[in-house]
Order: sequence, then structure tokens, then C-alpha cells
Amino acid sequence: MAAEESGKDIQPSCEGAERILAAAEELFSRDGFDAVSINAIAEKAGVSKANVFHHFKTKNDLYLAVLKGACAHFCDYIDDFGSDRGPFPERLGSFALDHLKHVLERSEITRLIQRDLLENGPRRGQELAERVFGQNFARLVAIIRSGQGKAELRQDIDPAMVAVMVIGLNITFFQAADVFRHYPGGDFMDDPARYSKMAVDILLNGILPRGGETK
Amino acid sequence: MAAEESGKDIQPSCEGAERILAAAEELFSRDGFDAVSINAIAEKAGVSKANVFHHFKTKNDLYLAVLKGACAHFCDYIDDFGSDRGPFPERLGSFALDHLKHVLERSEITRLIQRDLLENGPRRGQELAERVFGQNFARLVAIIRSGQGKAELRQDIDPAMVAVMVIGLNITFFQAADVFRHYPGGDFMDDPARYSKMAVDILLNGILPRGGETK
DNA sequence: TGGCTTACCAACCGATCGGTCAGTGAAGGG
DNA sequence: CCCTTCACTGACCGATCGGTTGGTAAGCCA
Repeated sequence: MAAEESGKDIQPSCEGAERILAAAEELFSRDGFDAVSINAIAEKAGVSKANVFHHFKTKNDLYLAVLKGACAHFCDYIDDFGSDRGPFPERLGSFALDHLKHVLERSEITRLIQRDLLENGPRRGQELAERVFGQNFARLVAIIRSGQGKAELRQDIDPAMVAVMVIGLNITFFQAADVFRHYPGGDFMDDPARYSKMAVDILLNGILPRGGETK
Repeated sequence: MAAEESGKDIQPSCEGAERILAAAEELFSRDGFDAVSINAIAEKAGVSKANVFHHFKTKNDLYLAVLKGACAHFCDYIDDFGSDRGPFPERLGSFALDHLKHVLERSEITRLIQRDLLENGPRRGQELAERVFGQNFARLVAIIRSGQGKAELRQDIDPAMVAVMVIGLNITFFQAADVFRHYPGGDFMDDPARYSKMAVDILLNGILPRGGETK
């Protein structure tokens, strides 16, 4: 009897199960948990409905497996974000753009996680905090803190706050570009790189006039 | 025969219909469209299921009515945001905090709109852009632009971008406070006013050291 | 060879879904 | 007075839901 992998992390190993997972990931992220039927998943995966329940005990188990896989995938490559050398502003800008690209390239996973957070509230928030964004966040905070150590940025600001703003602004682009795009002067929401550059510039320099010139 | 108000904006006028709308708004925003059954709505509203269909042609019609009502409610009071007088930084800070409070107070509506945007993608984005956030956005842009006119902020920044950042950072707080709260140094996500103050400070002054002191 | 496990499937189950229908009782107008 | 309108209901419909059951065919180890 299969479908007993409740706690384990063994990846499917079976080709059918992988196809089920892939189909489920796409459908769940696009339509949400309740809007997707096991029939639809089975059909898309090219297997029978009973086979879905052979590999996953319940629909919720399948969803959890999809979410776990998505989280794992999302954490790949984040070590490559940003350059390790160079002055702090460049390092921050590089991280911000890499992270935004990463989010946009994995839009399916991003939407899945976002939806899950929306539906499962605070309790899921803690889980996700630990296993998904944790690495991104820690790395970003480290970049900022190191810059602060070298007095390359203000001492009186909270590095965690800056990290929240960078990631938050990227998520904002991901989920609200379609809204803001339609406003007059909102055409920068069409170009991630331009958006990232503008946001980082403001983050670094603020919007108030300076003594010197701004660039 | 009722249930024929497909295009009209006449508010329910009937007490039963109002109770149905209220129940539906709460359930839809909490659990999402597909997870809420007409039975559940009817039960919560204290009417029969058939009566729901008497007032609203289909489940989707009811959902649309809820969304429309939510949008209308959300736009109330936004004219009171921010003070009209005083220096630009105070005006911006005041708007940002008022807007954040507004979002948090109407968390049900906010979540409903957010969910709808997530599920209905770009096509709904345009609608929402026009009818919900439009007024907020325009007002915020006006505040920023007026400050720019008086040379109270940099000339080379895009007012729309600043508006996106203010609103985006508020939405970030709303939806991700439960995630970021769990990180070391993320305790500022417990206090909206503190978060808003920190964000606006960075927005205004940037994170790079200045010639003078920062405050 | 025979027993055991595993991947898989068609058929089926009770429950619930969105939605319909025939009808009831009260209000209102002629 | 009847007649229409309207808010409202219980009983019902076909479809589909998540999940189960009994069974088949292939591989593996003895």
C-alpha cells in the first residue's frame, strides 16, 4: 500500500506521481485549492483519479506536497543573488533585481505561496517565514548589515526594515503591476528592470532634495 | 420576479438581501469564492437557499455584488486622508499612515479585493484600477506632485513611482506582517504606526548617509 | 514457480454542489 | 373584492465532488 508518505520528504520517484505533482502545481497555482478537482488533475496528468489517491492520501496531502515542492524550488539559486563585491549600493541593487527576476520567473510558485498565505493566515505565515523566505531574508539582511558596518549607509536605520521594503516592493510589482500599469505615468510597471532601478534609487537616496546632485 | 438587477446599482433595499450580502462578504473574504457554498451563505444570513437565488441570479452575481459593495465602501473617507496643509514630508507621512489604517480597518474588504486580483488576473486588474484604487492613487500623486512643484522633493523622481511605493508598502504590511514578524529584528511588523514611520522616513531620506544629520 | 509489493484503473459511493420549481402568505392597488 | 407583485420557502434536480473498492498486470526476491 502506498500513499503513506505523510511526513517524509522522499521525492515521488515514480513517474506518474511526478506528473500528478506537476499538473497539480499548475492548476492549484492558477485556480486555487477549491477550484481544482482531483478529476482535473488526473486528466491533466494523464492518469486515473484513483491513481492520484494511490500516490497521495487526500487532496490536501497532494496540495501540501505541491506546496513543499514549490518552496524547495523557490529556494534554489538564491545564493547567487547579488554580487558579493563592490560598493553597497550596487550590491543592494543587484540583489533587488535578481530577486525580482526570480519572483517573476517562478510566477506560478509565487502565486501559489501568495494564495496559501492569503487562505491560511498567520499560522501558515510562520511556516513560510521559516522555510521559504527565511534564506532570502537572512541573506538580504546580511548584505545590508555589512554595508552598515562599513558606514556605507545610515546607522540609525533597521536592516530588517530595508529588507522588508526590498522584498515587499518586489512582491508589489508582481501582484499589482496589472493595476498600477493603467494609471497615468504608471508605464514603468511594464519593465521590471526599470521599476527595480527606480525603487532602489529612492530607497538609497530618498525623495527629498540633497545638498549635492542626486546621481 | 426579482433577481434581475444585473446592471443596476440599486442597493438591495430589501432587508433579507442586505443580510445575504453581509454574510456573503464575510464568507467570501475569509474563505474565497469556491470554498463558500450558497447553503453556508443562506444559513449565515438566516434565509433559505432559494431566497439567495431569488435576490441574486447566480452565485457569481452575488459575488460581483459583494465585490462592488466592497469597492464602494473602500472608497469612502479617502478624501480625509492626510492633512492638506503643512510641509510635504508631514503630508506624505500623514497620508501613508491614514491609508495603512484604512487598509487594516477594512481588512475584510482588502482581502476580498486582493483575492479577486489574484484569481482573476490582469482583466480584473484594470477594473480595480479604475474603480477602487484610482481615487487613492490620484490623490496621493497629487500630494506628491504639489510637493514637487514647490521643490520640496527631488525633481527627477516619478510621483507615480512614489505613490506605488507608499501604497505597495502598506499592502506589504497588510499581507506579509505575519511572515516578517517572525524574523529577528522584525518586531516592527507588530506596530503599523512604527512601520509606517520607518518606511516613510526611508522613503523621504533614503538609507545612504547624508552630509547633515538625518532628523 | 509462487508469494509479495507496487503502479495503475474502471466502477462505484454518499455527500454536496449550484440551481430550479411550485407554491405560500402578506401587501397594495383597482 | 380580486388580482398582481414580491419576499420567501421546502422539496427536488442533475452534476460533480472527494474518496473507496476490487481487481489487473508487471516486477522482484526466494
